[in-house]
Amino acid sequence: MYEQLKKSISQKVVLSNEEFELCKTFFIPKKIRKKQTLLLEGDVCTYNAFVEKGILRSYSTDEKGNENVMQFAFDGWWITDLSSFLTGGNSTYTIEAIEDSELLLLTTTAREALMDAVPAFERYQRLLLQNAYIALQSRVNGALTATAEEKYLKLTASYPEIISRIPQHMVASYLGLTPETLSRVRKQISLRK
Amino acid sequence: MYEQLKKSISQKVVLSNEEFELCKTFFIPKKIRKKQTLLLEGDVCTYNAFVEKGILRSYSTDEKGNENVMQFAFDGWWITDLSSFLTGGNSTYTIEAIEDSELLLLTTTAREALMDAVPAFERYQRLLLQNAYIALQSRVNGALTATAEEKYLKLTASYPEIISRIPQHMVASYLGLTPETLSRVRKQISLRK
DNA sequence: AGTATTTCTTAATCTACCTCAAGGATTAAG
DNA sequence: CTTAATCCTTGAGGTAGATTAAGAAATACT
Repeated sequence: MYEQLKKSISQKVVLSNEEFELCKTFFIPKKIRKKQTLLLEGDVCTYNAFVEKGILRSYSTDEKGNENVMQFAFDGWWITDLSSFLTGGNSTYTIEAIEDSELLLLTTTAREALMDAVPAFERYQRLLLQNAYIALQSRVNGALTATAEEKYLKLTASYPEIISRIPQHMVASYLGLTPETLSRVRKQISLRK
Repeated sequence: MYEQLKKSISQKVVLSNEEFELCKTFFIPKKIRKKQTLLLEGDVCTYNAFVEKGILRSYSTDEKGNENVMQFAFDGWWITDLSSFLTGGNSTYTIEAIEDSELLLLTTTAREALMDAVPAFERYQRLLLQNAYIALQSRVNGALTATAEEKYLKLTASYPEIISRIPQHMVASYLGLTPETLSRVRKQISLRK
């Protein structure tokens, strides 16, 4: 149940077995079924969720009722509404399972306590945030300048699993495209091969 | 020379006068004239720059030679190529002064040393990164879903100084618009008033 | 297996924004 | 004060992607 977590932490920092065993005690395991929500827009996000197995997404909803996907989280990734989680304010995102998933939840207070107990964990979290920030910058750049096809090719080159595990209309939303446009883009690409 | 820095830190963490005096010793003051560059795309970014006075911008350049503005940094803000600064890899952004500016530079090693010497400084940096990440998420959302006019109005509502201190074509680039489109958008807005 | 739900595709039309082109306004420089 | 940069505006025409509408395909449900 904690394999992915161990793998993720080990990729960033060095942790002894004892320290990792200690880490485990701070998490709450939770299973969630496809289409169930972990967080509803407007609620306070009290968890930072690590995905052991499955896929989640976060999305916001605009005035016209369109869902705009902010993030996908595959096995081994974290997902939360960071603003709400850190400040205790209302969330702007809904977090929902795309597949039946197994999560490890870290509450605000457990996170503080864990960072105190295991300093390397704080460093691990800082490194994750740095990487997430750098990746977001690149996404901004793509969102502002790339064509529909460029965005799709760049995304699938980086995360090929997206094609098989995520409904196409959600990928379209993530890229800021309509489902129809993404369908046409894919057709164009396939015709050229 | 360190007023803005003191103000910025005090807004996030509590720091004694002695600690702040200690902090100051880690920075290298630098003046930079309008249009001069602090970092050239492709070089390694060895500084995290705090803007005491003036404005800088960071931008990347695409195949067609278009400059895409990633960030503006006003008085009291930080600017760097985070990826290059943290990993030592080549930078993807150029950093350039929009006005004659006064900077406080923190090298990679000075930053490490400062975080060791003054723990509150590490917390300050973490808080800045968290806020920057949250703001970037909102920018992604806007880039993907907002119209030209919505993007412009949202930006100027958040940072009114942008209108008077930054050339319009750079604002256009930041928003992912052509200068012509931004000019027309502004005209439309003014006609309605 | 059969119905309902969700997902994907295709086509016709429309529109926000881009491109290209040129002139005007402002600021900087000798 | 004069010329050169830089910056901003305006117009005509083009295009990528949105919208609307419909049906096909796949998946889930009982």
